[in-house]
Amino acid sequence: MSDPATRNRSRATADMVARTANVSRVAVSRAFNPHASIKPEKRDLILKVAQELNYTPDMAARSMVTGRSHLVGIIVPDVSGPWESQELDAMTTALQAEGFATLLFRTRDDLSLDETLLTYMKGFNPDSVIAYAENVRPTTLARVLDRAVPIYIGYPDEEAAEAEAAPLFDRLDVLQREGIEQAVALMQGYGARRFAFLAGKSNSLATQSRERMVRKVIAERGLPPPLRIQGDYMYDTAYRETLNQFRLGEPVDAIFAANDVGAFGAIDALRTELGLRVPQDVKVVGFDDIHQSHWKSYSLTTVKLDLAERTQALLRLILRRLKNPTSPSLTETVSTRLVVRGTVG
Amino acid sequence: MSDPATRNRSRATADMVARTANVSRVAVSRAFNPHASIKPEKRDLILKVAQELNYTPDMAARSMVTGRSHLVGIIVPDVSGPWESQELDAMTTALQAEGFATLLFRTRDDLSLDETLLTYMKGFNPDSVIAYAENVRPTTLARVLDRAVPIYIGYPDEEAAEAEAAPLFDRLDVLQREGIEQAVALMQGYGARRFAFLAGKSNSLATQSRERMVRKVIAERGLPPPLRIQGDYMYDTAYRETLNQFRLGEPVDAIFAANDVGAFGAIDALRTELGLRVPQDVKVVGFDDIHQSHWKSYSLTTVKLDLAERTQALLRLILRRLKNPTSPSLTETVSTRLVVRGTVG
DNA sequence: ACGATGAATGAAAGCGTGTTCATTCTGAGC
DNA sequence: GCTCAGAATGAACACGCTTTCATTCATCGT
Repeated sequence: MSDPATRNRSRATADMVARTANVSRVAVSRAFNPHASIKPEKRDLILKVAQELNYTPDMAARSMVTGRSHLVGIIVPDVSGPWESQELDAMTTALQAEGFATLLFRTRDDLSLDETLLTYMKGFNPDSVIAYAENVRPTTLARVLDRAVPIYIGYPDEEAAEAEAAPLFDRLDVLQREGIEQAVALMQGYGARRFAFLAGKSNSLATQSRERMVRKVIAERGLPPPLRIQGDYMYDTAYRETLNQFRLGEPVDAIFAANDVGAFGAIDALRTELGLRVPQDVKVVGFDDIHQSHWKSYSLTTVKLDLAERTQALLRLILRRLKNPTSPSLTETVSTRLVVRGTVG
Repeated sequence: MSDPATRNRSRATADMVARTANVSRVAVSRAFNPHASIKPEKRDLILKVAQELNYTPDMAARSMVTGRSHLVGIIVPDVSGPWESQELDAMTTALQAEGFATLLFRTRDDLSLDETLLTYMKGFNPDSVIAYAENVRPTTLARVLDRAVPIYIGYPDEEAAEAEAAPLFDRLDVLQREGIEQAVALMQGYGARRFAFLAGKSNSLATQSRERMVRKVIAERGLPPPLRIQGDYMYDTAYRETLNQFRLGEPVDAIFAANDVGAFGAIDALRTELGLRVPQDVKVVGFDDIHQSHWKSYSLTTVKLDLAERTQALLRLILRRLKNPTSPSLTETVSTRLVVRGTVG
């Protein structure tokens, strides 16, 4: 219909549709608003003309008057990470189904979130913001984003500073205890006594929370406190540091990794370079249950964060907050559980 | 400074800043526009007041008058896929550095791109759109997005329909031949004679393009035409279908996978279930060179798509097009090359 | 057949910005 | 001390849309 030559360079506006269809511009607006009162035949005519003219309401203009941008900001430390991308995928799919578009931002590799970025994002007026405790201090989040839209993914066992800030936003709290208890119990049941915790980036709140809980559970079961291998969530570092631990430090018979990818690095170091067998010589457990964890080369036993459960909880928070902007802060809680595969016994 | 109680529910506007700083609203606008002419001390005052009031220019309003949304739409078939997420990560990082925000959309699992989605995205007025040949027919793309913003990631050896549509947008063309030639040569050099091509989703243009080139190169080298294993880019399917090929069909001594993840599935099937050795019994090559490909359990020899190269090329296209909206369609070309690891010889 | 009720309609206002454009201010040059 | 160019300033407009609000139209019960 529209060959490149005659093709209009600029978008069609409601005015053009109105003029073409011989209706008022207001009618066009109503035709696109499901709740507006307009004669059905008229709406059909308008929608038909709109389609011919390839017209779509301008979200920017619409956003200005309605106050709804239909944008949800998501701040992620590393989009390419399996866990992050898998959660991003689930959230984007769910948001899209609800009519939202995902506005994606990436933080720096050191996890620090530039305040400028937060301010910049605010300029887009997102209807909601999903931020990880990893990246941003709650006080900063509260100061910059003055609307009560952010959702903070945190951990209820955090220290005071965070607990105090809790009422400032809606939260998704992750209960780590259950999955960790199951994991430690299983490993101990198969004879593990000397544990190591393979940490993520040291300033990551997630890894800190997990480590505290792992230590607590191990202590509760009367086992010696775990050694510590400093990782950064990445495969290469986990591989190297595991090697160091066994060659230069004290070997262990169980490794609890702060994330699955780190566990893969540890497993490969043990098998490939150290000639040790997993699980016979060393038991390994990870955290997240990413798609890759069931790959046959690893078949990782891991503490699962249920993606569907998290996504639904986040969506509930967003929709409830949007429906009632002034309600006090909401909290959803998700649990964790162990998925048993082949790296323990 | 702003405790939750007194905190303003609505965002600060340029008007508020102007009144607080005792300047005109126009001055506020100029203070935030680097090229505007305004007395430096005045600008500093305004920026200071703006920061105190936590003011940021509203991108929606700004977008309406400037015609620049600072949004780049990216349409991805599966955000959670390693390759997709790694490219998304690189692009988002690069775009962010240039002042753009990523507007992320996901297509359905069958790769089909709903036209409604394209129309919806258009409503956000993205300054540019990055779409994969996988998802959208060029004619559809041209019809819906009437501004010359989309960038089409395609393959120059496609059939007429696509070539004809080429002048409609800027393109990033991927030259598959070089990497594929190197791969086939290497495998043949190590004694491979009977090839199988492990395909991706059958309606994926990438897998079709790769398969055509693989067949061509194999024929050129005087080898028998490759068998075909139908996959869908996923690990599980590759695993299962490789098993079927060896148990029910004819075994081969070399597998060329359409993507790395598929190669992993094939490798695991060969080693775990069939008791075959890689590379001694069967040689395997993948496509993409994702981070996971150098993991020791796989150490995959693969045809690399250079992420940095692609990202820079895409960015060049976007910036050039934005600088000159009416210029004829641009094309960037990226090559491929083999990364040799341990799955061939 | 007639008022009453509700649905359908269009004019006008407003959302928060950037950008003319005409005007005023500043300071250099002689 | 005066002229003149260039910088700095603010009033008004435009961007594309939704939403009041007052008005007209259709429908129904009696």
